[in-house]
Amino acid sequence: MDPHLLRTYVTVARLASFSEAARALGYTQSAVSQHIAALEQDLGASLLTRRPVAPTAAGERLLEHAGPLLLRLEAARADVVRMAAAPDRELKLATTSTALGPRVLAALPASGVTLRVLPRDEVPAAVATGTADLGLVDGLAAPSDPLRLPDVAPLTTYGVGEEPVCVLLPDTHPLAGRAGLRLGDLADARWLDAPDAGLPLTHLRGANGGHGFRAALRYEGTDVRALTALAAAGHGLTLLPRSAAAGVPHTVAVPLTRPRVVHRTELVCAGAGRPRGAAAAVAEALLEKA
Amino acid sequence: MDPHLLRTYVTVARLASFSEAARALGYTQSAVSQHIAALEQDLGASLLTRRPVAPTAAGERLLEHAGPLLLRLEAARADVVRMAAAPDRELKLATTSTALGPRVLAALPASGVTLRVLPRDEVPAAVATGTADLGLVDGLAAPSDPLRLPDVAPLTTYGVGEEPVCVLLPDTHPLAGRAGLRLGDLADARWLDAPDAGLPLTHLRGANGGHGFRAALRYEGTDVRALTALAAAGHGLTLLPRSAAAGVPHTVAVPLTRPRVVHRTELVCAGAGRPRGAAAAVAEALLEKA
DNA sequence: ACCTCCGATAAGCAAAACTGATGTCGTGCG
DNA sequence: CGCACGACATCAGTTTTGCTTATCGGAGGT
Repeated sequence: MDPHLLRTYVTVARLASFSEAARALGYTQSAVSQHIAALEQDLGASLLTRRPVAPTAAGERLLEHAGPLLLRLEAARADVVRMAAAPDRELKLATTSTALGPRVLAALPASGVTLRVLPRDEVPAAVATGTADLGLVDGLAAPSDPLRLPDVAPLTTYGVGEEPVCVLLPDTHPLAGRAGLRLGDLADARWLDAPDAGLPLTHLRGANGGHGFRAALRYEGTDVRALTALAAAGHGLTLLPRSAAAGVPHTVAVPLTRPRVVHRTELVCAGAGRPRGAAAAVAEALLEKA
Repeated sequence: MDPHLLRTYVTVARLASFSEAARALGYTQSAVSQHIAALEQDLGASLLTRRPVAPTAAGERLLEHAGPLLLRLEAARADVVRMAAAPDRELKLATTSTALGPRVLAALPASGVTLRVLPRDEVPAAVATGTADLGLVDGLAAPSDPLRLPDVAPLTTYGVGEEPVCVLLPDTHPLAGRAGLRLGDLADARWLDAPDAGLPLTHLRGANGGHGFRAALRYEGTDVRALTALAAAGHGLTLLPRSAAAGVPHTVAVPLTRPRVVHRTELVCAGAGRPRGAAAAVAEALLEKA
């Protein structure tokens, strides 16, 4: 189970072609064929159907393992290399779009920061692999409960703030006048599904026993402004932290009263303990306000 | 970062000797030396001090990654191989000692089961690597909240039951007459630390903000009877699910009223979806009672 | 039926990996 | 003080692995 073989396997599965995968990886088609054969022999199971090239049941299973595995491997390498390398002056910060609240913005230094907005589950991966020095993730949680993050590698998280959660309604909406809303009452409403920008709909559905919260419109992207515009135009409801939901034209932000959840933002650092170098100062600034 | 190199690295670190590691792995000392050199060159950092052989800071970091990494690798292999192999008749069940409550016992078939009691975090690993077909883990959680398990591999968990949590007190204890107890009132009491048998003390300390819950006596082992005997003899308090705490001679089991946590038991299955073969029937029996 | 595309297979070659022998350095003991 | 031994590093030689080029075989389209 050489990682190289694993890597070729996933690219073959992704591209559904031996020759394409060979081109993508800089191998010959022959090498790729041998890689797959070696894997199949090693595991004693057929992994791919040929013509058309598609993963078998066992192959599907292997795919589920391979991604995290390769990610962890890269994370391990990055983490050790980072220890040896000199602490950086520049800081790369990976964040989800809605985690970028006023508190975070206030804590950023005047210069020397590169900011990158990523989908929710790519932030931990970016920190782990060293693509970013620090990460910010947000999500829904019970008050003072930690967020549930995919553990791609040994990461440390610190809470940097909690905010009420609001439902963003167009101001013409029948419920716009309410002082507070229960989530259960909104299960059958039209919702926006914006896995990378807002708060993921799947969480809500899970909290509701797997029912309701059907997506009326799906937005793929990380731009909160696009999301609020869609909500304002009546394409569906969305959940946002209060700071992001307040003051959007033609909308009303109504706090969520039940269940008792908050929008929580967490700082993600690589490895154990506080970060070093330029990251340390920013982390410090974020945490002292918490 | 060949897994082979990683494997030799962890054994060298564990045995604190190149030659010993060579013997353990069936290599020559020369090969081991070259392995370590290759790793250090690849990562561009020194990983071990020689004479005495001990991990450097970077090496420590690598060790943290290497364990889970190799575990996941083994899990991936086991999982795929399991798909190909015929479903087993015999069932191997891994469990924590306190997860083995009356409900679980009632669901077990009359024959064909091998039961193995393991420390808490080794159960998911056993299921992932195929050492066990099914696992049972327990722990403290908010009512109807899932347990937080180390994700060694894609595992599926199902809740199989929740019970009140009790403090086990010797019947001579001043608080023995109480109808209920708050955890906060017990922070400064003498506690038993039994990470593998009872419910881990570290969880309690975490819930209490990192303070209190100092261990008076530490018990290493998985035998609940030993634990209750220690508690009865006044060596310290311990937390147990009600069914395990009830009826222990010379003790009183007082329910925990604050915080509102329950003892939750979960079934751990490998991969996605329900298990197959002999495991399916047992899983079915456990889940229908839930 | 033929051509074409794609994956499997065979042979050859270069690089990697392991072994055995030897070198070097620290340590403990005479 | 020096000598011998234990432990890791290094070197040279051989085996093994892994990749490439070349060729084969079958499925699908024309």
